[in-house]
Amino acid sequence: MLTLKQIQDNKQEVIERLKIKNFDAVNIVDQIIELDNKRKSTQTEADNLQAEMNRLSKSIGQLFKEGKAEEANQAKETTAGLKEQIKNLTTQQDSIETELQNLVVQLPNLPHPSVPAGKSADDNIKVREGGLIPQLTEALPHWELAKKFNLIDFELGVKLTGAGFPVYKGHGARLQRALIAFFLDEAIAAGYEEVMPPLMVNEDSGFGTGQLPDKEGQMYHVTADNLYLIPTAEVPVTNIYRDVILDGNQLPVRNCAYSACFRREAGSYGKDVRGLNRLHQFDKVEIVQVAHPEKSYVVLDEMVNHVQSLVEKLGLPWRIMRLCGGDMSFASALTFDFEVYSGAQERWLEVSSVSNFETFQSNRLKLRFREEGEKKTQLAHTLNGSALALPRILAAILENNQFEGGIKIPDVLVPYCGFDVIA
RNA sequence: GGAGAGAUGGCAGAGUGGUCGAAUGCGGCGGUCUUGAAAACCGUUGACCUUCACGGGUCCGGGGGUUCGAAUCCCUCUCUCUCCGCCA
Repeated sequence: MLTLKQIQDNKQEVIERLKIKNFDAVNIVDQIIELDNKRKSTQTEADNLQAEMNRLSKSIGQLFKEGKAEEANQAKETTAGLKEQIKNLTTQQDSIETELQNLVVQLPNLPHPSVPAGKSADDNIKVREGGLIPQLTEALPHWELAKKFNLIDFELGVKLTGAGFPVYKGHGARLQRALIAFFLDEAIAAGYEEVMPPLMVNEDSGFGTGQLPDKEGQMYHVTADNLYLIPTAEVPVTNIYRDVILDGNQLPVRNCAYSACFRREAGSYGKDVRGLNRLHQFDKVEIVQVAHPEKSYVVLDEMVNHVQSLVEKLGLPWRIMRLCGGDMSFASALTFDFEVYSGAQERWLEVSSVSNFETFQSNRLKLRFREEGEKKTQLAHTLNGSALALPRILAAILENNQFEGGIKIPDVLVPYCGFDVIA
C-alpha cells in the first residue's frame, strides 16, 4: 500500500497517476489527508495528557514512599479526570486509524511514468519480440496431442479432483519435471538462491503481498485452519522478508522457488480455459528480488532479460508486452508480460509476468533496510517474475514442435528428461 | 487427539505492581593496546508514532480488564515447545 507520507507530500501526483490505472482517487485521497491530520492532532493531545499522567503517577509513588499519604491521595483524585480524557482520545484515535487503514488499502500502487494509459490487454504495448512463428499444417492443439501421446489426462483429473486439475503421465510428467529442473538451474546460475516454501500461508502472509483482504476469492481457503493455498510462490517467498530489516549491503536479495500454484479463478469458461490454458493447479518457478530503491529498475530489466533467455533457449516465439494501466495488477508499478506463440491455437499465451512493486508490498510487509552508517531505515523495493509458468510453455512446446510422427523436445531439455522426441 | 510447559531486546536469559525500555552474557559497532590480528580493557548497541528541533508518547506474543501506576495481577485468543497416541 502507499505510505501516508507519499499521499500527504504528493497529493496531486497520486491522483494524476492513478488515473492511468483508471482509478479515481480524488475523494479517497482527500479523506485520507483529513483523517491523517486528525490522527496527528489527536495523538499529540493524547500524548501530552499521558505525559502529565505519567508524571503524576510517579510522584504518587514517591509520596507514598515518603509517607505522605494524604498528599498522595489528593493527587490520586486529579488523575481520574485525566484518565477519562485519555480514554476518550485513544478510543477516537483507534477508530480514526481503522478508518484510515480501510481507505489506504483501497488505493492501488502508482504506475511508473512509462506505463501507457489503457483499458485492457488490447492497449498493452509490444516492447520487443523474437523467435520464429512456426508454419504448421494440420496442427493439433496441445490437448489433442496430450491425448494422442498419453501425456496428460484431463478427464482423470476431473475424476480425482475436478476440472482444471490435470494428471500428467509418462513422458508428460517427465517433461514437466524436466522443465522445473531446467528453470531452477537457470535461475541458480543467474545468482538466485533456491528456496522451497510452504504451499499454504496464513492471513498475515496473504496480506503482506496484497492477496488479502480484497482478493481472497482467487485463493483456496482452508477454513478449518484458516490457511490459504498459495496462488504463486511469490507469496511465501516474499513474506520471508516480512518484518525484516536488512543491511544495505545485503541488497539485492535474490530467491527462486518452484511451487505448485493454486487458483480458483471463479467464472472462467470457454476456449480460453481449454486444455492447459488455464488451470486451478499448475507448476511455476518464480524469481523474487528485494532491491535498493535506486536500483530496482535496473533489477527489473535484469529479470526481464533472464526470462527472455529462457524462452529463447526453449526456442519459442516470444514477445514482451508493457502492460497498460488498465491491465496491471493492483500492487504493481510496472509490469512486463511475456507471451509465447502457440502454433496450433494460433494465439499468444501469457507465460510470465515480471513486476516491480516498489514499496507497495514492502510497506505492508514492513520490509526495510538500513544504509550503511545510517540510523534511519527505509522501505526496500520488491520485484518478482515467473520464470516460468509451466502449462502454457508446455502447450507451446507441444504444438510448435509437432511433426508428422511426434513431438521434438527442445535441445536444452533433453539432458533433463532423457528423451529427445515423443512419438 | 490426550497431558503439560512456555511466549521478554539480533540471540541466550533475569525481572518483589512504582525512575524497567527493561539486569547479565553472547553477538554487533567504536576505541585503547598491537607492525597487523587475537586476547584483555573501556565505551556503545531496539523498533515505531509525533516534532524543524528540544522534547513527548507507544511497544516485554495479540486483545480486554484491575490499579493513581502493570513485563509483573485477572480474563481471553493465538502461537511455540516437550511427552504420549497416530502417521509419510
